[in-house]
Amino acid sequence: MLTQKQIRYCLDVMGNMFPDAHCELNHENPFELVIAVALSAQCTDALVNRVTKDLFRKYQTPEDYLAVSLEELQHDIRSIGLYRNKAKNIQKLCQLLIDEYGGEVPRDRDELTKLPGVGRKTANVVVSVAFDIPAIAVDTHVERVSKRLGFCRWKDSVLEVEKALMKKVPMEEWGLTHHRMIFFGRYHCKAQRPQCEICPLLELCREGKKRMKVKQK
DNA sequence: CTCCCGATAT
DNA sequence: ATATCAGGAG
Repeated sequence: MLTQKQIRYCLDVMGNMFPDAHCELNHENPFELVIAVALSAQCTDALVNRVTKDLFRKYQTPEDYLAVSLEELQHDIRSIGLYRNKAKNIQKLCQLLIDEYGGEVPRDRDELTKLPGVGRKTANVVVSVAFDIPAIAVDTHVERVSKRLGFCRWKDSVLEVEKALMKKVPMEEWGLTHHRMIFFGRYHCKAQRPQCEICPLLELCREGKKRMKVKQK
């Protein structure tokens, strides 16, 4: 486990590597962001953007998604994985937004989590990106980077990773930290071929040093 | 824990 | 051929 000071150093380095880290899911309002993040489960954001380009032209309000059949919505997002569940969730979610929230996206993490297809990670993205409320969404990248670098324990659950990060990073930096870790994980500390050879954090990365040793043989 | 699931990189 | 992708629900 790294010290708080070492973690701070790592996050600064990530910030220098990716000074423009931001949300890469295209959206123009909170509603579009909810749809985009719900679609993004187990799927690259590049693919989500490709689908939402036409999707957001055709559907602008919760009512729009409910005006078509489930089959039609499935067809409109069929190039995305898990499209049957996602189409069903989107229609239920839209109905709930109309019935319980006046057609608006709630500005509260726990209320968002009540929406079908919206779990803790998705809700954290929405409050953080759309409403600028401090949160750290732990996705596959944040979890992988946290564990490789030693921001948390290897066996930590996703929720435990989130708690560890919230404890060790000042609240006003949660949003920025989240995006820096995403970019670092997506473009540098990748799942399949991490760039340990050129990594500025190799010296204090337990996983990186282990990997470099194995490569020597 | 399993299932959902197409697109892409390796 | 297999692993992975801004996960969530049962």
